[in-house]
Amino acid sequence: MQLDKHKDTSIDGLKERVLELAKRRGFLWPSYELYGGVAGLWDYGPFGAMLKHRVESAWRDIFVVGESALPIETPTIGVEELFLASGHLSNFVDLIVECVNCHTALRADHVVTEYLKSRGIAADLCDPGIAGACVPSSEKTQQQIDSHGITCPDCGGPLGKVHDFNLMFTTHIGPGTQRKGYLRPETAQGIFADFPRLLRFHRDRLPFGVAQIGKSYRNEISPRQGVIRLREFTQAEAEVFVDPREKNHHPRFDEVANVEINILSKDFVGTASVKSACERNIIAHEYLAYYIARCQEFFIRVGVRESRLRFRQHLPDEMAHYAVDCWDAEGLTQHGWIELAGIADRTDYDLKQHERQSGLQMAVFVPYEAPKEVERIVVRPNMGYLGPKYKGKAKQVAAFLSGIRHPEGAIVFDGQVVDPEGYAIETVRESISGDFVTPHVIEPSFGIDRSIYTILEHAYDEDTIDGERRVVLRLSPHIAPVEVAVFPLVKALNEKALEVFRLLRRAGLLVEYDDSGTIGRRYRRQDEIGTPFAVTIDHETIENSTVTVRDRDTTKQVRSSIESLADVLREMLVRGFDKQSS
RNA sequence: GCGGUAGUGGUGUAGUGGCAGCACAAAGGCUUCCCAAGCCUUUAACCCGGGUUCGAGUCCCGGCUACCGCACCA
Repeated sequence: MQLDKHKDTSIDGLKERVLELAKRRGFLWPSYELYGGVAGLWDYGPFGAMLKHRVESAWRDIFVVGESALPIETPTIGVEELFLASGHLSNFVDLIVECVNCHTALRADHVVTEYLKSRGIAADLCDPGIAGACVPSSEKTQQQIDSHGITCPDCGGPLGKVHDFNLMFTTHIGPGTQRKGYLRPETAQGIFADFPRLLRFHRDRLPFGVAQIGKSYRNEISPRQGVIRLREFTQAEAEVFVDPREKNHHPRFDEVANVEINILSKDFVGTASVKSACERNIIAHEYLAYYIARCQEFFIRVGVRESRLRFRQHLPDEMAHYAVDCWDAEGLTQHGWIELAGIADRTDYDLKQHERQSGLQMAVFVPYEAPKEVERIVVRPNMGYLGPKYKGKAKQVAAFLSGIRHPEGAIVFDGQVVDPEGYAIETVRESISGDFVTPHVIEPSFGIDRSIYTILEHAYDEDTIDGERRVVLRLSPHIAPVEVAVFPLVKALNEKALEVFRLLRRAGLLVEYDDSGTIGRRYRRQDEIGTPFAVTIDHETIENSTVTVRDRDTTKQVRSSIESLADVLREMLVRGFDKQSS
C-alpha cells in the first residue's frame, strides 16, 4: 500500500517525539503521576480533552445525526445478569497457571486440553448449565493437572495453582447483602438491555440505529504501548438493528457506493469501491459495506491519513463465534497496524442471549405488505366428549391435540388411541399479517483513544522554515483544539488585538490570545498544538482595520478586514486557506 | 506475570559515594519586532519505600512506571 505523497513515516523516533509533544503541550499525561502512575490509565490534558471532545463530536455528526440514530447513555456499572447473558462472565475469563520453575504464565485450560489430546483422552473441563459457550472450570482443570501430573510444556517444571483471571473489574452495588456489579467491558450491552424500550421508542419499526459514547473497562494483564491498550478507555459504538432479510439492501447505499477503501481480506488485497467489494462478495452485505464507508468518512474527517488506513477482514478463527463477518479499520502507526474500529455483523446473538436470560421477547413484528391468507389443518378438541372420558386429564389431552400440526392416521396419547369422537380435523383459512423477527445487529465500534493517538501521529511533522526546524501538528481543522490564535505584533497593539480576540470568541470560534515574547515564537507555539490559523494585529490594522491571517501548513499570509474576519476564517476552516473567496 | 534496560527541573540530558550542572521551555523586564534573535532577572529536578555508609542521585533490596523481548489481548 502506498504512503502519503506529501508525508511519510520516516521521522526517527516518531513515537517518542509525538508522545513527548503530547505530554509537553497538554494532550496526554500519565494518570496519577504524582503517586507513581498506573499502567493503562492516561489523562487528557486541556488540549487533549478539547481534541477528544471534537473527535467525539465528529463521530456524533456522522453516526448519530447523519444516521438519525438514537443516542443513549447507560451506566458503566452492569449487573451480573447482563454479563451472564452476554457471555462476558464465562468467556471473558482466562484460567491462568504459572510454571513454578520458569515462571511462564500459561492458559491452564489450553495446557490440559493439549496434554489430553496428545494422549487421545477426551477433555471435558466445562461447567454445565451456564448460558453460552463452554466454560472451563478452574476446579476441573486443577483436578486434571493433579491427576495426570501435567507439567510445564516449556520446561517440564511443576505447575502452580490454577486461578481465574476475569478481564472485567468487579464491584459491589450497595451495602449489606451486596449485589455484584461489573464495570462494562463494552458499551454495547447497555444498548441491548434497553432494546425493548428502544424498539417502542422507534414505534416498532426496523431498521434503526442506537449509539453510545462512553467509558469501558478491561483489567488488562499487561497494558503496553501508551494509550493503545488502556484499562479504562472511551468507545463510540452504534448498534444498528436490521431485519436479517434486508441486510443486503441499505436504503442509502447509493450515497457511499463509490467510496474507495483499502482492503485486506482473505480473497482480495487492494483498493476498491465498497460497491464492487459488495458485488464481488468481498464484503458480506450492503449494511456492513455502508458502515465501512461511513467509518472511512469519519477517519478522514478527523485526520487519519487515507493511505495509512485500511479495512482488514477477520479470519474465521479470530471472529467471535456469533459473528458472520467482521472488519477492522486499522491505522498504520509506529506500533504497526492498530485496530481503530471494528465493524461487525453480530447477528441476533446478543438479543437471543438476553431473551434467554430475561425471559422477555426481543423480536419485532414485521408486517407483510398485504396480509397472507393461508390454509392450515388444525385438530380441534371436542371437550364435550373428552371431558367426561378423561376427567382430570382432559385438559392435557386437549392441549396435545391442539399442538398437532400434521395429523395422520390414528392419534395416540400416552400409549392409547384417542377416540375420533374426541376431536375434529378441520381446514381453516387464516389471515397472517406479518412475522416476528429477531433483528440482526450491525455494529460499528470505535476506540476513541487509539484513534486520537493515530491522529496525533499522522499529524506530526517537522519541516524547515527560513532555515529553522519547525515542529507542526497538521491536525484537521475539524478537531484542532484551537482554531484561531490572535496576536498583537507588538505589545502596544494589545488593546486592538484583544478586541479582535473577543470578536472571534463571540462568533463561536475556538480562539486563543497570546501577547508574550516575539511573534515568531508565538507562531511556533501554535504550530505545535495544530492551530490552523493565526491572526496578527499590526500597525496597518490601526490605519485600515485589516489584519493578517497566517496559514499553519504553509506559513503564508493574507490580509482580511476585521469586519469579514469571522466569516473568512470559518470558510477557511471548512475549505482550506487557499480556496476561500476573499 | 517473567527476563533485559532505564527513571535527575515542564522537556531533553550531564553527573560511579562528598556543594546537582547544562540546554531548551516558562514567567517578568529591555529591545519600534511578521516566523523559536539578543541582553538582564526569576522560577524549577534526583520515581517511591527500606537498607549499607560519617555521608547515597550514585551501592544493595523491594515496589511503581516506561521501553524491548516472552506470555496475555473473549
